[in-house]
Amino acid sequence: MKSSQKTVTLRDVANYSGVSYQTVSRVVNNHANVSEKTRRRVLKSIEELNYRPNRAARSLVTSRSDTIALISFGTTFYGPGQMVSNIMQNAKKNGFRVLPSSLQQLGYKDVKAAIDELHELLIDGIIMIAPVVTDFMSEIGELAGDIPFIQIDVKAKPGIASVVIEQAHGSKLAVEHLIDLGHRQIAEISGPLNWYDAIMRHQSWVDTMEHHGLLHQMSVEGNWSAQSGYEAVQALLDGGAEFTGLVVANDQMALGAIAALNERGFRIPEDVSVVGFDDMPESAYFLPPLTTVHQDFEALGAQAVEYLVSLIRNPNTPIHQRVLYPQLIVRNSTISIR
Amino acid sequence: MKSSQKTVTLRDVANYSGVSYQTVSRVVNNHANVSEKTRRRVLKSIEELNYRPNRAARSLVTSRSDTIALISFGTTFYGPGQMVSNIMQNAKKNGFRVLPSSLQQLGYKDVKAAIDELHELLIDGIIMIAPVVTDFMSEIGELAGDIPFIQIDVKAKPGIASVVIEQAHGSKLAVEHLIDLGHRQIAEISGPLNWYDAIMRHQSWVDTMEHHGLLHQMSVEGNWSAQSGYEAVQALLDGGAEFTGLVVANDQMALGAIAALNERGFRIPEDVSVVGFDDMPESAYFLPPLTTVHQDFEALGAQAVEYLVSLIRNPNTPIHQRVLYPQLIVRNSTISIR
DNA sequence: TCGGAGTTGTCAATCGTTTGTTGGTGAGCG
DNA sequence: CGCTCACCAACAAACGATTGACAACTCCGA
Repeated sequence: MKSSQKTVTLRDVANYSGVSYQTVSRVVNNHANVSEKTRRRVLKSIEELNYRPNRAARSLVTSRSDTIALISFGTTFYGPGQMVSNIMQNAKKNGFRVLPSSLQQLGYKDVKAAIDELHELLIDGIIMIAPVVTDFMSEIGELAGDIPFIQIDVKAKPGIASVVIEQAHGSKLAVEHLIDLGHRQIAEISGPLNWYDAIMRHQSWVDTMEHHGLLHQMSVEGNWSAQSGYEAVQALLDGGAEFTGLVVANDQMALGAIAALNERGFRIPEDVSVVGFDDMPESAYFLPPLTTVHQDFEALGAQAVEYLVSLIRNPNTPIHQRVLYPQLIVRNSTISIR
Repeated sequence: MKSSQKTVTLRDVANYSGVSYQTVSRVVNNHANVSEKTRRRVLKSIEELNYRPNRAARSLVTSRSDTIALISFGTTFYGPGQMVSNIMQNAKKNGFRVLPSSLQQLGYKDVKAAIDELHELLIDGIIMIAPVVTDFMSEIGELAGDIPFIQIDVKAKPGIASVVIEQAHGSKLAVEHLIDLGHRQIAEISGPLNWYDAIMRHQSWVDTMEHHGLLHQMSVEGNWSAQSGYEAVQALLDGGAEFTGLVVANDQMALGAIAALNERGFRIPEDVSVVGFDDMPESAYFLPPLTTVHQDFEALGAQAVEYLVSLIRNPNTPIHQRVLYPQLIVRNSTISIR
């Protein structure tokens, strides 16, 4: 079976099966008005000639690409990484390819360059994961122009379609869990405070503590990495902080925090109860297994894609926000001190 | 600044700047024989009209797409995930987009469908991460046809370009480290034995043990997850295995293994020395910090892209294998028992 | 003033599709 | 038996670029 290297086109299939090339096109695109007999014959020819439609030619005339773009940032972290992979899967199910463009910087220029490229490629829709605070959020929607556009993981703004997980709620669950267990001195390791998630979790810690009449001085900022969690605990202890409860803005920092606490002679959970955030699969095997806040990234991905697709297929789908709620998973890193 | 929604074409730019559209094309594609003055004028017009070349039209005539495809499998694991992200970065540096197609299954049909699609898209090159043993590896090169193609992370086969990390060497480092520390009873938790990496690490454990005249009965197969590491240790202990050293085929399983060992009353490293594989950033914050084998995924990604790009630009670049070597990182999960 | 090099313009073909309109065939009905 | 209509297939015009051949113009120095 030596397949000729020359590319097979619609016309070749047409000649081979004795119909016009328009008819072949109709068959390929599942148009009506083609008799079953002809259809079968054409399909057979396609098979035999190993015909592959040229997507560039199709895109050229339709101005579509069956592709959605995923502009992302910080995908090496667990959360964003999960979002990416779930979005890919769901897009595929919906018949779209995904073209990721991962930004190293989150400046206006970078975003503009990325979106310009997407225009050139006739991208059908854009999902943007921009978890970091910027001052040009509103301009982004403008850059996208007529390309359907949704944001993920960003404080919902009116006028921009988005799917988010309610971070404040998750943080509240974590803090109140500790309070319920009798803790009064609760420290926090926050994420980098230019990330929306980090800000909201932090603020919610503050609010919840206040609401229960507790002090909220003991907070250190990390950068999501295990190492920064480790260092944050050092900083807390060196600063003289005394606490029996510790909420940490993600599981990886919690891992580092626990390592540091151990090193300083604190037992978990007897001396300090620790709550994480994310519920990575590994967290159940920390020492001790980590109490944490579970985020449903699968649902997030599914919702994002579903929403975007409906925006693509029906441009006057109403713009709104979809909000998902996280859930507390209690394991052994927290204990009652009543 | 109300930008007209109509698409701006080469001709529009030509009219606007008072030159012919060929000249504009020459400018856009950096052709010679365009005076500096004209070039500048055209570039200015492009800027002002916000002209964006239509990639589909360009691809149609050039049969190129400036895009390389990344066929992958199992990207939720640390290793493959790292490869993907490093490849993306390096591709970008080389002026290529990356189109990932993540397979859920690794059957012939799935791979064929994926590669067919890539032909349709006029992809310039393919990098394939297929870490699982299949019986149709040789056919894959055939499927790719004239598209430059390289494999990663696969036992090097003559005739197929590839970039790999020498797994056997890594495993040998791990085992001999334990032997050097005086361990004689060394158990193993392997990866799933239909993965090349897993097979090679396992075989190397067997070989190294044999080479030192040691028994190699104590081995359990995991599936890369922390949970499976946890269960593997249970299985070992329940099976009556007695060991002072444990090599684990990746860090996540090592985490689970350590959790299980703790539960059963074994102290790490006093009672059991544990060595992992991968050197994830978190591993330094395990309890205790994990001795493990570092793989340089960054170099892997860079090499893969560089090699593929040279294959694209110069089709008679010789086909060969590039082999990278892992490195042992000693931390506190291993100790001498002499 | 002429020749030649360097630029720019004209003309045309081509890439492989999609899609609205038109022409042709056969069946159904009166 | 003839007309209408439904259905099918063919015609033709885009879509927006690249690329080559060649003509025309400018500008310079000889």
